[in-house]
Amino acid sequence: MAEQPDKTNAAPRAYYDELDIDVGMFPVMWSAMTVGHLLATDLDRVCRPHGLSIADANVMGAIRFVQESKPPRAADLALTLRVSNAVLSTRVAKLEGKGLLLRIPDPTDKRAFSLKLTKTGEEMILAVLSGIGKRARFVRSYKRLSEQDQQSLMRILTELQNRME
Amino acid sequence: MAEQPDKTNAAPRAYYDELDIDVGMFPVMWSAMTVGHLLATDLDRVCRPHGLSIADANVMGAIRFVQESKPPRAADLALTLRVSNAVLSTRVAKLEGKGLLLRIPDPTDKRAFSLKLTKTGEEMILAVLSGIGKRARFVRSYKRLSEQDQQSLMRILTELQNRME
DNA sequence: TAAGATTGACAAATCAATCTTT
DNA sequence: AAAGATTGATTTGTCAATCTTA
Repeated sequence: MAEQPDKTNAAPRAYYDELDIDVGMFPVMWSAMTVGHLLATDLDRVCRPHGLSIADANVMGAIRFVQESKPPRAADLALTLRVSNAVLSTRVAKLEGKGLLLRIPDPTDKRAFSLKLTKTGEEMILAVLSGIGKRARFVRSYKRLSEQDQQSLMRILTELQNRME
Repeated sequence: MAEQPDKTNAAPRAYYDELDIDVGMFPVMWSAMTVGHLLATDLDRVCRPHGLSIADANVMGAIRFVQESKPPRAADLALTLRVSNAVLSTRVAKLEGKGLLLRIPDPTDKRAFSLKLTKTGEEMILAVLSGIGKRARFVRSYKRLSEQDQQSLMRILTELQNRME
C-alpha cells in the first residue's frame, strides 16, 4: 500500500507486473486513506475543546439532522454511521451520561429506543458544527479547490461510496 | 457531520445559515470519511487471511517500496505513515516477532534502527498486494469509473492531501 | 429464528513519560 | 535541549456471547 508516488519508475513496475500486482492502484488508495485519516484527525481536533470526539459529533450530528422529521432509533443510526450496535451502545451511554441526549423507549417496539438530543446537546452540536466550518483545515483546503474540482470530488466520492457499500 | 444528502432542503439550510453553519460542506466531508473507512475495512478484509492487518501491510508495503533504494529508518517510516513513533514501535515489534522484518542498528546513529523485510516478509507482502489488486472492492469500483474520473480523483485527492498536511 | 440492545474480553491507537544518544 | 525509540495508562473499536422482544 504505502509508497511514494515518485518511486513508480519503469524498472520496479515491470517487476511487479511479473507478479501480477497492479501497482497503478496503490497511489490512489494511499491518497484516499490518507485524506480520510487527515480529515478525521482534523475534525477531532476541532471537537476536542468541546469535550467531544469526532465519533461523538457524528452521533449527535446524525440525530440532529434526522430528528427534524422523527427521532431515529439506535439500530437505524448504527446503520447510517456504519458502526456496530455495540459501538453505538457505548457512545450513546457516554453521551447520555453527559446529559447530551436521551434514550426514549419506543412505544411500538419494546426492544427499541429512539434517540433525541437534549437542549444542551442541541446547543453543543451546533457549536461544534459551526467550529468545523470555521476552523477545520479540510474546509479551508476544499474551498481553495476550483468550483469544478469541488463538484467533481463530491460526485466521484459519492459514486465510489455507492458502489462500495 | 453525519446527514443524509437529501435532507439539505431550503428550510433547514436557512436555519443553519442564521447560526453561521456551512451546511454545504458536510456531505463532502461525510463522503470522504465514509470512503476512507470503507476502503480501510475493505483492505483489512483482504489482509486478514494472511494474518496481517491493513496497518501491518502499510508498514511492510512502505518498507518494500522504499528498500529498493535503502532500508528506511523507523522514524522516517513513522513520518511517511503518519503515525507516532509509539505506534510504529509496537507494530514493528509484532512483525519482528513473526519473523517478517528485521530491526538493523544504524551504524552511524546509535539511537536509530533501519527496517528490512525478511525473505518471508517479502513474499508475504507481495502476496497481500497481489490479493488487494484482485479482491479489493475498492479496486473494482475504481476501475469502473471513467478514465477521466479516475484521473480527476487521483489529482484532486493529491491536491487536498498536500494542502492538509 | 431473527432483530434491538447491552456487556465483557480482546486488539489497536493516542498520549505522556522515560531512556539513550546527538 | 532535541531526536529516535520504547513502555505503560487511557481510550476507543471490534468481536462474540447474551438477554429480551418480535
